[in-house]
Amino acid sequence: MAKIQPPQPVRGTQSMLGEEADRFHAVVAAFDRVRRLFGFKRVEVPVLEQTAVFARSLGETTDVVSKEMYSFKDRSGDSVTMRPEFTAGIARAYLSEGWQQFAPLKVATHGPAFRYERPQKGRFRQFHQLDAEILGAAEPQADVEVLLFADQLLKELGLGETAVLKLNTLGDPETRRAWRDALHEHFQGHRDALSEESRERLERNPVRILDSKVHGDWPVIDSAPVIDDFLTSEAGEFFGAVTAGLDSAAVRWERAPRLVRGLDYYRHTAFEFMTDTLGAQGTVLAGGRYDGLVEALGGPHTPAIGWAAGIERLSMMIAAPEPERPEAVLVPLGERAQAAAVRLLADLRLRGIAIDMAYRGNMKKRMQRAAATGAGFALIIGEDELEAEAAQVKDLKTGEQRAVAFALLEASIRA
RNA sequence: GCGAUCGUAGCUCAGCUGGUUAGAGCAUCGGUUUGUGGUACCGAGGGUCGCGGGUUCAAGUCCCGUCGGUCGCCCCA
Repeated sequence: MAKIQPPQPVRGTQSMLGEEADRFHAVVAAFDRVRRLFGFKRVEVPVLEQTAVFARSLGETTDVVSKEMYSFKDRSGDSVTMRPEFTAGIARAYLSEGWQQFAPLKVATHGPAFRYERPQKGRFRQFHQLDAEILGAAEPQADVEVLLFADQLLKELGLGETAVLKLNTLGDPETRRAWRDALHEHFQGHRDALSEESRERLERNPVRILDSKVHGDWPVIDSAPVIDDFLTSEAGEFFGAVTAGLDSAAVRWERAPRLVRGLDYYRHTAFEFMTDTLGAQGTVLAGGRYDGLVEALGGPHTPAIGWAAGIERLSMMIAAPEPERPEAVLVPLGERAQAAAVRLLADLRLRGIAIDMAYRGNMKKRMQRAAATGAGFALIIGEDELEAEAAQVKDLKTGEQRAVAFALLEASIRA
């Protein structure tokens, strides 16, 4: 009979156990803690959306939409997509779920997202993001709020030094248009010096040339016009208010004049927290103001700002968290003790004690297992202990052991 | 989508220029100690050498393909 092959995981997906899972959870727990401090409401949005939600909001020509989405027709023939990011789905919910009445609305969520990419360090096909958004707020205070949230989160994760905030402004539409035209003119003039990719970007989106990683492009990029010369007074004031907010909250930041966003609906503030510890994946948290997105989905003009962070990337950067361990492990010996142990376990767990049971092997094995969990105490119960209604409680660190009446176990573990 | 590199037990790896029954450590299970762990010793189980083809008297070892991991390009979280 042919033995069947055990299935392989889908490429770019992960299963986590032990330290990896602990790290992941530590990031999510910190996020949820800080989220509450900042008053961002917990929301849940679907993994599946109509394909149009992402196609319209991200732009049909972006890499994400044109070649990285997990899209398929469901059984009724509708084209649906597994979210490649959170913002579009939240914007959709803002429109379709009546969330507009709560504007300005501060929301946060986390979960899996999907992109069909070549996996590598810090890059997966199913990856997980933290996400924070403020919808319906045009004020620079919202930008500051969202940035302070990100900054405090990273500090609580112990990444205050390793992740650096790079900040830029893309100005308002008027600014952007003028700057874009100037860039086009500049790059057109140096066309021959540009790489092939950059020449392709020239007509479609000259702003993106600033992103180029081709070293040969850099001299031309360095001499390109800077946005500051094109900022309208409103846009300049807006950016000034954001940086002033950051400064008064003592958040360290660096101006990154070449930091841009490809999509047209981005306005004003754009930022990334960067690191050099993750190889090619330097961005650990990124976001910006997307005042044009809700309109692109057919809604009313709605200023908004938000960010997303990669949970896996943060997990890889933080110090290893303390592993979870039970407070005690029950070691029953013999059938009668086994039966009594189940009752004791249930009782202690109801009282909030984290306790496990070692039920396999001889006593030596059971003690080994108890010690291996990292528990503080082993509670030994055999025939003698049943008679006396008192367990032998062994402190696994000091090796000291004494009899403790069943009724007093909780107190002795807590002590 | 492109490039590089790797793929031997559950895990980490060793197997020299192709040559008899493929090894180690850790882990697992059992024992020395049938009621006491974190040490030591003894023993056991566990491998289609990723998969498929080819070269050869002979392939884990060479060649081709394929799948997967890793790293980079691209893109991004």
